[in-house]
Amino acid sequence: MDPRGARREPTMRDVAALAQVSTKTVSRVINDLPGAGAEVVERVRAAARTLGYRPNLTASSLRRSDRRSATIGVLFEDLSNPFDAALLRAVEDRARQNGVLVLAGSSEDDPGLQRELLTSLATRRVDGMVVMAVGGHQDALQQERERGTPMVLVDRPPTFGGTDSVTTTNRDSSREAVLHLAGRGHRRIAFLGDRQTLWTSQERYTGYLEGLAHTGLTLHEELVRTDLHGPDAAATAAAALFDLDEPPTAMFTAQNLVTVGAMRVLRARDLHHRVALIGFDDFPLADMLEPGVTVLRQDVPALGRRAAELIFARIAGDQSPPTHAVVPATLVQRGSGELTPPHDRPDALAHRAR
Amino acid sequence: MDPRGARREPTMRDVAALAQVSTKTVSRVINDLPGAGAEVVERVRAAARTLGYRPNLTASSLRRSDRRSATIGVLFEDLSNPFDAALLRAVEDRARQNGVLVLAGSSEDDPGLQRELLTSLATRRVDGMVVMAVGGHQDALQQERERGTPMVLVDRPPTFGGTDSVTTTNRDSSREAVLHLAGRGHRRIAFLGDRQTLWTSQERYTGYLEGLAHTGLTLHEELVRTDLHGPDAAATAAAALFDLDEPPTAMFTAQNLVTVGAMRVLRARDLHHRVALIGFDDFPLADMLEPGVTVLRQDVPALGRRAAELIFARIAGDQSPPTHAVVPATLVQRGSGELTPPHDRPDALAHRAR
DNA sequence: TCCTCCAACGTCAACGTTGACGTAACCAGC
DNA sequence: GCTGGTTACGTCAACGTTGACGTTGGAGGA
Repeated sequence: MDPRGARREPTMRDVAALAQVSTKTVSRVINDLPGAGAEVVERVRAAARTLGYRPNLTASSLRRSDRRSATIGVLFEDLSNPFDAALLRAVEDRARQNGVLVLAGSSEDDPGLQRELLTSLATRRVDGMVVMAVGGHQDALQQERERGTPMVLVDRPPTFGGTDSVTTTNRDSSREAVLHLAGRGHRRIAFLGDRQTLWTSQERYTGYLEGLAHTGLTLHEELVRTDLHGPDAAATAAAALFDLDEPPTAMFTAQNLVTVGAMRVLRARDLHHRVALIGFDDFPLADMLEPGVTVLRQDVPALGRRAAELIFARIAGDQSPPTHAVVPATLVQRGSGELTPPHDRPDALAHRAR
Repeated sequence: MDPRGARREPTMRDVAALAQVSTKTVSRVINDLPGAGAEVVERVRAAARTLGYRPNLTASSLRRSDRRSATIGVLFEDLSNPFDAALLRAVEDRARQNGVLVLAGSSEDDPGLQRELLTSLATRRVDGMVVMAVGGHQDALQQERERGTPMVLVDRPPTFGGTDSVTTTNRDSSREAVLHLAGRGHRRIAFLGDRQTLWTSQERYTGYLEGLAHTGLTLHEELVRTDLHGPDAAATAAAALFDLDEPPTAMFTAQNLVTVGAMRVLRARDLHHRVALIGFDDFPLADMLEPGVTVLRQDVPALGRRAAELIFARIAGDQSPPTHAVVPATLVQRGSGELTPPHDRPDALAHRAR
């Protein structure tokens, strides 16, 4: 296509030469600054057009006083996870309104990778970062923050001070889910959660406990399974639950992939119309399953928008004390969470006969 | 947190001063170039560590001869679409192996937005771009390409020459789907497709036609609905199909959101166990629906990996003729595509009685 | 008329880094 | 001793752009 190899991008100097002005004047025209006559402006614009000149933001941000790269970093756990993807999109939309582009990376919940990506972003002098912190290891984040990099944590709050965050009502919503199940008569409500190092997992578990406590239910430790990362671990754990002498009549699955794993087991054992299920995080087509899956739906666009707004405020120089925004999740009833326990149903006798 | 406001990032000069060497020597140490004695290397490393020095890639790439920013641009239609998200993740993984970060953007299938994002990327001097071209309008892409920017198109091939692409077996797989349905006895097979300006839509439609032709089926134009963007449009179109005097007994939905819209209608009319369905694009939980949804599954990780490999080869200077890689899709049978038409089933009489 | 002021330019240096090139010291070999 | 080569540095300028600060010419006022 281009036999001469990489063509040199035209620079201000080229434009200046063609328009017969100084580079400074070109700079003024390109940046719409005053100090250039109408005729010169036209001449420079024409020259830029014919040369196909496009400013070099890299050089510009190096020289400018504000040092802005018009780029922010987004560091999530896994960009292919629908939750992360939706969040990224929300941040991106808000960023675009500010003429800012997004450098995106997946930390895979790996502290080493997170640190590496963090320095990669820093090296590119991003104006700020929106980060989903890796569970338990926020040292690298704190160091970055202490260097003065504007930062907002999403989904999980900082374990250190002085940094904004946007999270969901993890605890309250989890409690609500348990109350919802208890209200349908369930006494044996299982908890299946992701890694305990994750703040969200801890919060959701605490909410579960609060829910039990509020309704006077006793905690059966054999009904609690944590540190389930991914659908397979969740499926194994769920299967074990139903091998118990007294299996649960309801489940609260505290993360979307965990919900998926649990559902597979329910289906495999034909329990999906008998055992109640509420999952944290909505997922596509949850309404089209049978029964529809009752979930706590996070307002992902709101989370992303809020995070973006916070980071841009900080970038703009906002020095106010750190904000910890909390976005409410909603209980979406679709059927699975409204199933009643066996003793309320015709087939209850068989179950109690044990 | 930092009352002094934005702290100045330490530069090579700071490190040089502390280590009592020249900046050039610092540069050598930082870049692991020869020409620095063991003792000096240690001194510089120590100075860099105590100052928390991190090189400024922006300045470096400005000055370097190769001009690499170690950043590529990824321009997809909608980063929150699971397909796009999975693709981004695959590209990102490959990029990370090369120490390259990804600037990501959503074009929303809008030519204006695509052009805008394209210049945004160019302005940041990315080393290359992986682009899902907006339907029908590739002028901006071609111009960018002609400037010499390395570029790979994914999902949709270029309408202009000299540019690599990675696509799926859209046509062949679509034909396969139709043959699969026809093989189950279906004669009235509907086609529901996305915007006709999209190359993938056209290809899938052509595959549909080929499938009909191969089995001697006649094309019923009232069974073809195109330009369905999003689930709602698809649902409306699907509903109209079932209001026909002779509704289809099978549907081929040529895009994932279209499949979702069609499924909603099937469910609403309780037809999901009667009307066969094959969708292009797999989606999460397709196996957990009843019946499971038969789909043509694209090998998204392979698509992304291939695209990344191509772009990095070009960036590295590969001058060979353009490659048009085609990654095969697989027919995944889950039930919905294996349903037989009414006259093969007990309830056929009622249907034929019309 | 002269001075002031402002608009419309230009000049210069610097942002942080590295390529090109210079130089001093040292060693091997004759 | 001198040459030639190598190693370990340093100096200088430049990448593309913009902030700080000149310079020029003409309009306007006293």
